[in-house]
Amino acid sequence: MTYADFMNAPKRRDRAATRSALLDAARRRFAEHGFDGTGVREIAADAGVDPTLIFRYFGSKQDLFAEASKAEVPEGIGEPGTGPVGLADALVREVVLGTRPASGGEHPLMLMLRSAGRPEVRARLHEEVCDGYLADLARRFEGEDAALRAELVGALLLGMGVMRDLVDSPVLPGADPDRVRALVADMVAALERA
Amino acid sequence: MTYADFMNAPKRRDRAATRSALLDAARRRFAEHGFDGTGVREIAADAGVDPTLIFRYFGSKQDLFAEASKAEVPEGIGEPGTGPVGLADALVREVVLGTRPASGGEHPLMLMLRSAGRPEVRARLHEEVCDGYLADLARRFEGEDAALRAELVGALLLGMGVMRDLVDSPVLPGADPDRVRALVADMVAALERA
DNA sequence: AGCATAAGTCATCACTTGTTGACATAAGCG
DNA sequence: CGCTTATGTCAACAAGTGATGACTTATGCT
Repeated sequence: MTYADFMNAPKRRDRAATRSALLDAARRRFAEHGFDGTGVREIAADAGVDPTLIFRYFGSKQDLFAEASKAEVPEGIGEPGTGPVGLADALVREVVLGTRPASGGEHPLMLMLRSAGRPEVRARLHEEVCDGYLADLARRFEGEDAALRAELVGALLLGMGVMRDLVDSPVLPGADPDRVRALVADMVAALERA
Repeated sequence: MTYADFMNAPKRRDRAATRSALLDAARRRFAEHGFDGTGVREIAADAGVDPTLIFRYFGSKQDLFAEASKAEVPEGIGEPGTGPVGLADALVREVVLGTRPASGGEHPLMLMLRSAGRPEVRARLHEEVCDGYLADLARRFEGEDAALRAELVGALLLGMGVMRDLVDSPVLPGADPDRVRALVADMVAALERA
């Protein structure tokens, strides 16, 4: 079989493989250019398949986005025993410093932030952040305004992600991870004392 | 003149007025739906003028966005004498707690965040945040990693804006502004000691 | 009043978008 | 093999996009 034969040879038909190729390509494209900046034809081209398969396998571009931006939620990150400092540290490692090759190197939350112009995306963002992360954080604070203090910790973490992925500030990627964690711990600890 | 006459009467032609009507409508639309979610026809309809005037007065939709999201930079906010805590407090009041009727109630930075899918927008975001706010903050920190600590303060502030405008968390708007400022001050102060 | 120019209007283009349905072909089983 | 079904291909549509250029009409000056 010549090289030309190899190139022109029809690809093997494999539902699962094409589906996940599509999903991977979508994650990368959506993460980099956002929902509106990404066309179905581009996603399909990246995946090396026909654009119409998106609709066969996912229903619509929106449904594809929904599945691509679904977080495989770690569920119960940071031991329940630890205080807010411990949880914040775990989240820093996961959301901010963590690198995830699947989604083009970004956490699903950050992926959604690039498409925050769309109401449905903001709705999902609200749900995951408020009902998930913030509620978990608030539980570790004691006293009057636990919710407010949890909000500030959440803001700090989210803001770090925004700095890295949207503002593209070189500081965080260039910093010593342990130093970053230590400083964040100090800030959260200050909140615990307040 | 009857009511019908009044309604059908041609509007007065006033370049400055239509231009600023267009600009206001654009700010509101862009702030709420982002760049891609907003059409020139919608902006024009809100302003009550013809869509093509956008191109006559601004050149293109992008140029309109650029002008609509331009921050009337306060330049030298927070006395140069004050430390990071003072500057952070001033920024909290301006960016996070401040309400600006012109842009649909949001700071230009937040307006840009809803269009963060677009590279040019991220470029402007990068410029304004890094060269403006972060540089200013870093100057008030002493010691080794002033840039990193400035980054964390910036992240906290930006994150608060994201929480309010993108995640739509009810906590910050519902909280006592003075309490919020006090907690933020504590967090920044912790950074100063570190 | 009459005229020059600025301001606003209209029809329309060129293009992209998500999406659909009819068609072709490979895979797998009897 | 021969048939069925799952998988992939193709052409095209309907709607919406930003943008342009020719046209009309109000405005303000002389």
